[in-house]
Amino acid sequence: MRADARRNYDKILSTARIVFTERGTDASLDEIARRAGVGPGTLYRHFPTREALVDALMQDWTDRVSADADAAIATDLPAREMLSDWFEHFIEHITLHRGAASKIAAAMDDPASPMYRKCQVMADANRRVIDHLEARGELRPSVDPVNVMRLVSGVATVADSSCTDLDVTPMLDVVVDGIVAD
Amino acid sequence: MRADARRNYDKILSTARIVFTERGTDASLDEIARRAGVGPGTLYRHFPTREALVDALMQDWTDRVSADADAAIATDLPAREMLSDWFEHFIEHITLHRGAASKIAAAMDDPASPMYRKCQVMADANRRVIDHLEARGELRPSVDPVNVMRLVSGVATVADSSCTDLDVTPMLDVVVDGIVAD
DNA sequence: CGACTATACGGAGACTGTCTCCGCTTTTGC
DNA sequence: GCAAAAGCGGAGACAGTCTCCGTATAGTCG
Repeated sequence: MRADARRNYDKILSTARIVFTERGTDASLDEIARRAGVGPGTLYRHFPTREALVDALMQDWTDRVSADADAAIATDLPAREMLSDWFEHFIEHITLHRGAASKIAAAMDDPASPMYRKCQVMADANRRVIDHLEARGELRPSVDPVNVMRLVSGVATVADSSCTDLDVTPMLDVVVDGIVAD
Repeated sequence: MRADARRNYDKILSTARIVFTERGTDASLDEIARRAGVGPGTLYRHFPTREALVDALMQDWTDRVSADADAAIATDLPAREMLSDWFEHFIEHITLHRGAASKIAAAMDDPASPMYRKCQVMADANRRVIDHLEARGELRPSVDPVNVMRLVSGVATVADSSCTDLDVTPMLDVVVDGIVAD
């Protein structure tokens, strides 16, 4: 990749991070291009679709989410606490940009989405937590990690799309109660 | 209201029902106007926003959802079965048009939304089911109906936005396990 | 029935956002 | 330096939203 291309790529990405935070993931792509000081053509060459751009921004998240999962496991807390911690961290990350949570929830079951791979990484992180607790015998029989992932993404989506600053804890409590052993 | 206005209003509504079913709730409003045989101005006079149009279509649903709740209560089934039935029916209704579930989830906590009232009716229906089971002592202590509603809407949103035809049952099972008494 | 008025219609067009195409510029390798 | 390759950017086609206002029509009253 040519040096100027690399520069523009990075500039677009850092601008997108700002604009998506300000206006959510539905912000105008032309505006991002303008504020990054490049033409729309340049933006679309680097990121053919909005999803591709969101996907590129997600790289940071997936790393952090993965780390959070391992950190949660390392705490060695009881199942309830560990899950609550993990779920809350996960939601915090995927709602960083308004509208991102629903895109992630949709991409999770869509292998054609550019975000699919990243979703897999996050799903893996979740699986590690679930498997760990399963091994400790603290979960109900036949808890499906993928399913849990979908459910928690749903909670994130609701919280994200609500105009009020919704507390996710009560919803997560229900989910946690639904998967830990009695 | 003038007779021709009434005619157009109804025509727009029935056309919207078709187009929203075909293309989801993001379909072009001008297309709905065109297919209804009216000018865009006429559509926007009757329904100033997309939400207002979706809201008008929702009238049928709220009635049916309300009836479903009462029907579920009348079955007198055990808590798990009753809740599963009710949740599945509810989701079936609010995912009638692609994109509707997320709009409803968002409107649920937004008194400014034109759909807010309808959401209240559905939330009331849910509250009746929960309260009934609570009275029978089959639920965990302090189950919040509003919270349950949000959670189930989240499940609906995930199912609706997934490109695959996702089965909601496993997710609902977790929710049900999370609210019924051990 | 004909005239009058309030009501409603509809479509042109302003505006915004998406996305492409292609003539021009910059970088890179030699 | 020079040529080729790589990349730029902005004009503009296209689609959707929404408004404004000249025109048409339903309802009303003498």
